[in-house]
Amino acid sequence: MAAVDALSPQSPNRRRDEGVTAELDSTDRKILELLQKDARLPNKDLAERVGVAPSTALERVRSLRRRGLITAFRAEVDTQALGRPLEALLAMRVRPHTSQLVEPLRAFVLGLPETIALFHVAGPQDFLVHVAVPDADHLHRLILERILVRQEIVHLETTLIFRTERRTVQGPVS
Amino acid sequence: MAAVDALSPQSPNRRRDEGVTAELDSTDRKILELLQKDARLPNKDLAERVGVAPSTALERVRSLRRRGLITAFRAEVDTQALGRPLEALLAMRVRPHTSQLVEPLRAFVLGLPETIALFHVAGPQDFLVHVAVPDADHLHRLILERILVRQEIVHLETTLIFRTERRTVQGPVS
DNA sequence: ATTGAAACCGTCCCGAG
DNA sequence: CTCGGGACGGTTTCAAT
Repeated sequence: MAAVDALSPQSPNRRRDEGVTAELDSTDRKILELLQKDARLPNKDLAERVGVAPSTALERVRSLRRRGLITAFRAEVDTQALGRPLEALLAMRVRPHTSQLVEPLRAFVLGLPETIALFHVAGPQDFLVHVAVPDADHLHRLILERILVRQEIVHLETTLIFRTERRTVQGPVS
Repeated sequence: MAAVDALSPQSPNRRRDEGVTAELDSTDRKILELLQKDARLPNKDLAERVGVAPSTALERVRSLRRRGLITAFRAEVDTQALGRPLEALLAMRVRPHTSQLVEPLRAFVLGLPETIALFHVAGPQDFLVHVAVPDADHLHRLILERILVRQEIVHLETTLIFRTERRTVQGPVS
């Protein structure tokens, strides 16, 4: 087994505590990188690839979860293989923009089986809804018959998505 | 390395035009649901919760991977805990919209450490880039000093994200 | 905080229904 | 396709450093 790399020494002066944000050494960063690529990577392999003992790797992962850096382990499903090859973004404006109207709408949108994600945004649009549907006709009916019937939505713009690409998240950017 | 599994023969010669869409029975759907919530759910527990034997559950999951319904198991990291609490969507128009310009730009955007996701969209905007940054100043500099210096980007609109919410993907929508 | 070793337990292959 | 048994191997705990 290889000797442990030179760990970055803890800075003598700790910065202001940024909430749950903790300092990540290079081992933590490698673990995050690897588990983002494969959440089911056996702990033994993980340990080997980051250069620590299995028990240490186990504790590191637990610590990352406790500190909130890892929020979940999830299986990624392909909406195309699921029979919903068409994706779109629905940008909607809600008026009046009060929480009494926004909150029920948020719950409604998240309750739609077509919804993949919901962005609460600033700007002329208030909501951005990411949906996946079987075809254009389904999208059309979804918008007209289930979304636009809600009177609090005063404007809606549909943007078709050709492709979605995701990146693994790196550590704090420079 | 847990890359894509080896090719496997298509066991049942069912309908040919259903694309990769396979028929999902209720067991498959339950498995997808549970593994989206927790990719590390032990196979034994998974089997118990869907009501089959562990060996059966194992084969179901493998089949779901082979058929492309499950594309990956990933750890989800919290960008806020990572020190990048500010998210934004950058909508950019690229002109001329040729693949000779688009492809390098796509590679560039995906290479940025700030990038979380990239949407290739239809409409007046061509790209939608989801980024996470430490603060507004970082975002400002990212846009001015690294993105807008590229001459093929003729327009850019920034939308701040207050909150992102994701849903687990259900089976084929009715 | 990290480690090695041991006990535990889930995974996974296989033969059968 | 499903199931149970059993060998294998990984996970997890713990005392020590």
